[in-house]
Amino acid sequence: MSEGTADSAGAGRRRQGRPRSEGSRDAILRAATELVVELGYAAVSIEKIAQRAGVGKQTIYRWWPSKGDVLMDALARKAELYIPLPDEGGWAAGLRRMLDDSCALARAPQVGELLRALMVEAQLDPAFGERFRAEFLERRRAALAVLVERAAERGDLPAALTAGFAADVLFGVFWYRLMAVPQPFDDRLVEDLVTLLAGS
Amino acid sequence: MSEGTADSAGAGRRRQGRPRSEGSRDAILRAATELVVELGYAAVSIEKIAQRAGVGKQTIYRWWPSKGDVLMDALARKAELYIPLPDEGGWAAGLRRMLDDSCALARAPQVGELLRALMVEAQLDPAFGERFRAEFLERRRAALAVLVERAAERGDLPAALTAGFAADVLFGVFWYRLMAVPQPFDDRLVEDLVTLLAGS
Amino acid sequence: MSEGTADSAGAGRRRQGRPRSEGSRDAILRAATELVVELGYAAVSIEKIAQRAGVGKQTIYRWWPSKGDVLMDALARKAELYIPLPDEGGWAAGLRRMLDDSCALARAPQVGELLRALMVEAQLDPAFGERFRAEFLERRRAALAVLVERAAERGDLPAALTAGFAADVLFGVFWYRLMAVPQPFDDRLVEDLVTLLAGS
Amino acid sequence: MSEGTADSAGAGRRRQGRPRSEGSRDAILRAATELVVELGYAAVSIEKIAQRAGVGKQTIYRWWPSKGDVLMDALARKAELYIPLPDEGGWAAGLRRMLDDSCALARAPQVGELLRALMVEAQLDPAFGERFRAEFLERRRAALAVLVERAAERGDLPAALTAGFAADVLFGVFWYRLMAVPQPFDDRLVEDLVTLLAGS
DNA sequence: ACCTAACCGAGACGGTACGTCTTGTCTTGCC
DNA sequence: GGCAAGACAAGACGTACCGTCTCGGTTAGGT
Repeated sequence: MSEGTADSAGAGRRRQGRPRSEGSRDAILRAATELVVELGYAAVSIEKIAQRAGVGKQTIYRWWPSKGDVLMDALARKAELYIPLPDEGGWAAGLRRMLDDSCALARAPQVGELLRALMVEAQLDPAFGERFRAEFLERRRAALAVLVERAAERGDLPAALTAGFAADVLFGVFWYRLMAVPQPFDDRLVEDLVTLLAGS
Repeated sequence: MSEGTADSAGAGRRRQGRPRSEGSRDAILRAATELVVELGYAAVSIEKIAQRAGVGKQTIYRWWPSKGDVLMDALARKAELYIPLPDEGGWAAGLRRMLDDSCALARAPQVGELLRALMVEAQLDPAFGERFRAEFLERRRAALAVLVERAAERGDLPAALTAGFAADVLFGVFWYRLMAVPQPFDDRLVEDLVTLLAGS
Repeated sequence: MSEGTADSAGAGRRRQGRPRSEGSRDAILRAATELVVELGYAAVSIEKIAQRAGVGKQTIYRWWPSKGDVLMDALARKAELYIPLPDEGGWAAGLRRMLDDSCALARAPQVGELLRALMVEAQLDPAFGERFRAEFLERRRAALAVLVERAAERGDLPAALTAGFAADVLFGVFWYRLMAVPQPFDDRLVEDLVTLLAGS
Repeated sequence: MSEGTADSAGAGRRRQGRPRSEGSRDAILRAATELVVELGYAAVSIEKIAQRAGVGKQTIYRWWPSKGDVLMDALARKAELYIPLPDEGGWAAGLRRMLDDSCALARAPQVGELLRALMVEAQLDPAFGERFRAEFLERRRAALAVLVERAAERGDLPAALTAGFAADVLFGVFWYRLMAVPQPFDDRLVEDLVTLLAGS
């Protein structure tokens, strides 16, 4: 996620001068995560992140274009965001697998707070919103689309269920639970959604 | 919405002193709405609202506990938030009616921006979040619950559809479209949701 | 002092309507004095005076043109500002009498604070400064001038001592002690000044 | 004056970070002086100083503890506050020299306004009052005390004139003229005071 | 016994300034 | 050239007062 910030030199000229400090990078991501969880996103400022990380503000501005991007990197550290897509044998099974993974993510210790912060920042900063959509939201929609496609090839899919609409329902419920009506991401929710989207 | 902020006197003794200026109230709500639409919520400050409304800052702080509450009142002015529940004759028809109303709301000129701002503020300010849930989100969930109950009495409802889960799906898709994947609230969406929740 | 505020009808038409409340007037002057002494002049506001006096702000604005004028009235209540000029028999004796009176004034419980406040306000508000000069400072200069004149007629006066310069010295020392180098107004000071201005 | 505010590092370790901007410092002192003269002290606010100087408010609050301290530094820029004490040969001559210097100071273009503002602020803010006394008033009293001491050694002094009382008279008249009865600081005043304090 | 006028308390109004906080940029010396 | 430190211009925060205004209610003299 966010390769752009790392500027990984590639085949071009060798970079000169002191190399980037990985220690500072880790301290920044850890501090950002802690602050979001402890104080809530509203109270997180670049200034406080720098202070807690024992880092100059410039070091943050040098490597991340915005506060949201710091958090997106922090999330990548906390949770494996790669979405595996093993063929589970059927639409219902694959769907359940994906839902279980998503719920596990949302239940992980600090991840829920980070996700809410990211969605908020996406509303406040349209440029970051674009990056968040492309690097997080759309990847998950694409993964679901693969499952839908496989199911369609097998004839396994309930009629009239497009990949886009399935994603709207699945992720809509996910984010709504996260932001609007704080309720647990439990097995009951998974079963209800599987029943709804995969037929009785 | 938010009666508490205005004329809490009610049946008690007559209020003393100069009465509240309705002109200022209107100017504040109009200015807040315009600024959210023009500049985005991140750039809206109490200071700018006061300046554009031609009002002292204290007049805002006197009547609303936070920026979010100003917007909630502004939304109440823009859109009739009362949710009518005529008996349309069946679960599918009632559901379609409610979806049409919600989509019309989201499509209204400045309302989408206001709703996104309110949800953002609910994340940033937990105290406001409580008020937003109680005065907006839960009212809509309750309205849907009435529909579900009527349908259940008629035996009109697909098995295993609780009121809570139906609300999660319906409003989840609604907010996800609003915040995550800006797509139009068109008839296709309504039909897909009716099909999903009311059976084939 | 400040007859203008009382507007004592004079020969004109009889005043109609509810008469001025002497109770409010007293409460305002008392509150103003207390606040100056307790909190210092910097912390005295019309708002606080009104609140402590249990009076509407308008009642203050109706009768006094500025905060300074309230204090000038309050001073008139605390201390008899009329300057008696009995003929004491000689320049030195008259001078000593006037100095004793002035020192007694400055030592009176709350008067020193009030005087400092008045001089400050005279600097901050030029219009009040004019009134303060005319109604307080110049009256005392005029009183001293009478003494000087009497002494001159008797040939009692040290050469080259004009009334104006004598006033500059006498009142200059008085105010300098009050504002610049807080030292007691004791007999030593009186004797030093008499010696200086009346010869050995 | 007020070294403490600026470069307290002295012989210690080198200071880190971006160094203080001398340009901003100068702009602030100039703006403060202009505003006092143009609008009067009552209308001078930190906000207006910052705006006219083209400076952030924080830059003022970082380096000066109060508005009065800004003005004290501004005065130090306008007028050489060092008090030279050449031995002029006698008490009368030294006294006249000091009086001439003081009158020249009071007559300098913007200095009178600054001095009045400083004395006002000393009354309004006791903490600043202490600083003003120590760094301005007492220095001048001490300088006069040196003159008195020299004269006493020579037997040049009129009997019964202590340094303290001489200062009360000299500076008392000075400040009284400045604040109470706006009259010019002319040669007549100097001669009168020399005659009074140095005998016929 | 009304009527009219002026006063009174309360408190909302449009403003301005307070002193603090954060933003994103900049400028040092050290590494 | 990265980095910690920290100053910089800008501007919002929520509070306190300013002087004005607008209510309901009170208290007199004039009729």
